[in-house]
Amino acid sequence: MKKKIYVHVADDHKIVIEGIIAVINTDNEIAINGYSLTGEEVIDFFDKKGNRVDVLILDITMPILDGIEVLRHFKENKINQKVIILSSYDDIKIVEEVLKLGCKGYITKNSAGEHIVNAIKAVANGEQYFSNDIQKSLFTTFSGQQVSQKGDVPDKFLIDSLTEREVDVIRLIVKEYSSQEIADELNVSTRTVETHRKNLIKKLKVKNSVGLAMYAVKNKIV
Amino acid sequence: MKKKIYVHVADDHKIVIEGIIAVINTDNEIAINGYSLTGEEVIDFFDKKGNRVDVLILDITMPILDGIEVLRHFKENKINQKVIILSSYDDIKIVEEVLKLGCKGYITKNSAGEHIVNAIKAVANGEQYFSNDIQKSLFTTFSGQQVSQKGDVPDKFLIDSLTEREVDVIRLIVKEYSSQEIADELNVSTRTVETHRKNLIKKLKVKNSVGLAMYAVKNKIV
DNA sequence: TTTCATCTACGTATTTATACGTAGATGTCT
DNA sequence: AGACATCTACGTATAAATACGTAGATGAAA
Repeated sequence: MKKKIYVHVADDHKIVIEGIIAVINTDNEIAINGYSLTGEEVIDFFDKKGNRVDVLILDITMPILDGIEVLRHFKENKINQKVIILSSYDDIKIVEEVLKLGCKGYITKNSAGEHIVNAIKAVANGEQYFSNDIQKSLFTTFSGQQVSQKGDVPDKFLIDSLTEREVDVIRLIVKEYSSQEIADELNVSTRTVETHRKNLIKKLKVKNSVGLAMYAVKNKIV
Repeated sequence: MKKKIYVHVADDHKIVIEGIIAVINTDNEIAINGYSLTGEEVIDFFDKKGNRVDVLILDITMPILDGIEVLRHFKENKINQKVIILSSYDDIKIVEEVLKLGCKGYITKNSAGEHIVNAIKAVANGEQYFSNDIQKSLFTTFSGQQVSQKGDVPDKFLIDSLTEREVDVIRLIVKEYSSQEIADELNVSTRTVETHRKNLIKKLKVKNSVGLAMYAVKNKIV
């Protein structure tokens, strides 16, 4: 008999975890090793306790530490663990980010259960796996404009590239402050705020302040 | 043997549906009648096709028509169907709203599977059922505790007051369109768009377009 | 020491957004 | 018939944001 594939599931919704476990149990090559409800628990499990499994199923949205931060922790601490992201988002920016952080698969919560099983087997086998919708997004991204991902591109993601001050500004933009109000709040001139705003729009590749706000909430800068 | 309790599940995430089905199947008093992936499918099932089940498990967040709109449709068309809301939100305003719309139970996705089973049985039996966290929220609200909103009148659900056209506009604002671009898209003049924008800002009590976008995403207008 | 990123600020010009307002056309409900 | 909401559009005016720039001060890093 084949060796079992061991899986750990991290999601803040118990129901989702139970669903995944139910789905996984339909396949007798795969077994559940444990689960976590927060990013903190995940790190505790893998880092402090030194556990490893064949595949970690990781949700993006979790309290305390989200999935991206978990991946970042893994990377920084050179914890070698195959990860499949299971997320509600099909935002290409998030996909790109987690890919750079070394995750091996990405499936959306819209996927049918069998896709999860397939994803687990593929990743456990050293391959990569992406949902159809994600593949489409990736395709349009990589075919449209070149995202140059050869060699060692400095793995600075957009969000990381923001300076402290820029984060200050974007936070206040989200709170519906005008440049004038932001200037008063930060004790700088409106010109400065406008410069920051301008640079933010360029950096984050959005069209206007609404785009900044949307980016900020999507990426939990707020 | 007791009569089976028939349940219909509506959620846009297949995994969640599979999870619920798996949980429900652990109890042999309850059976699945069918499931829906959008609010439209739900209405199709109950209204057009005239089906009824003992309990409908209904997610709030769904494309095309969300759970609240489904409840509203039920109420307006006098469709008598017991509903349990299954939601990620523990926002008390949403809870109050769905209660007014006649839903009989509310459980959060954090709940363990057994709670769903209990909720289904309670509601099928004519009772109400709420998750612990929801009960707490309701308690603090109704026990006179002011909800930290500096004594505001509990503003009706602003979102209801939006006209179709206003929703069109706010959706495009979220997509970072300018008034000009929105005008082109909707085939009206920029003046009209600006009027809608102005009215939206007033109606939703926000300060600017960023506020509109934030409101839209928070309240899932998008 | 030099280089570099960052924060800061200003110049000029144009485009958008916001704040007041009015008002006709249309359809719906009573 | 009348009341009403909605969608549409315009007038005038100011405030704010965006698009191009440049550039000094500062502190950290190479």
